[in-house]
Amino acid sequence: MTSRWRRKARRFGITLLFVMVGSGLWYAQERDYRDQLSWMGVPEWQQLTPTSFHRVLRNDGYLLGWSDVRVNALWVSYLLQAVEDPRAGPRPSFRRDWRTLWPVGTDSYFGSGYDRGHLAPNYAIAAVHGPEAQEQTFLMSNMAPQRPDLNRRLWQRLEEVVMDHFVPRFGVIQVITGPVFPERFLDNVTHRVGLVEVPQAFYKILVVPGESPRALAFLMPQEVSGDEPLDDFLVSIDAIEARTGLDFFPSLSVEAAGELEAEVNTAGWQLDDVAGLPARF
DNA sequence: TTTGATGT
Repeated sequence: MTSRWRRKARRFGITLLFVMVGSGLWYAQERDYRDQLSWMGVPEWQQLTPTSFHRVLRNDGYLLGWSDVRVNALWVSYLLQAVEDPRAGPRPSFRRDWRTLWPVGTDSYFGSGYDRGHLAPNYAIAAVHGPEAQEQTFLMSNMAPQRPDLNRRLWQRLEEVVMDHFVPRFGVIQVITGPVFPERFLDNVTHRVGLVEVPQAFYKILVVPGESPRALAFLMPQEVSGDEPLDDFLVSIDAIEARTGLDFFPSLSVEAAGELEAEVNTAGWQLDDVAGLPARF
């Protein structure tokens, strides 16, 4: 080998080493961030299909799994802790998120009959994680087309109960929430607001972390009156996994996952006290 | 004590 080739090989080797060390450090740091923002790992796809594939966008206060096929978040994940004086600043403006690549503008839902519904909620994120995180809940990547009666009434009641009742009672709640789409992608492929596919329903999973964690999960369709009792919409986590193709809490052992995810277990949540509280708007 | 968003 000539010395010129040796030099080239050495330069390539050094570059490769830098790339490996660099990406290793990036990965370790990214995993660290994700661990801080999620209990038992971020959701993963059960099988690699175009409709369950997503990439993780990291925000202050919450993580988001973005699907370029649905042009939707498939999940958002955030931790809520009890705070002494929960308070949110004024509502920021909606903002374009350039990381989505797809052009989803703040006016993309205009005249569609659908609200820009938050997945990671404004109030709870603001109260727990502060003003920067609050602003980031207004990124269009965190929105899904939601019928007004769901967004402003039933869903609002659920979010209020989480922040005002469950978080103070249990201290910490891990929340995973997201949209649900029809089983067959082709059935819904043109059902869109702009480029954004319109979900059929929305899920919200609540977990109290700990030695023996407890979980509660809801699945709410678009068409509701808004005054229904919240416990009409209880489902198991397994049911949501079946509908979404996602695997929630992948770091849980098989036995622990079975106990937590297979059945609806409302013990300890005192749902009767809160299921019928009225909507704010 | 305002935590939901639209359209004028």
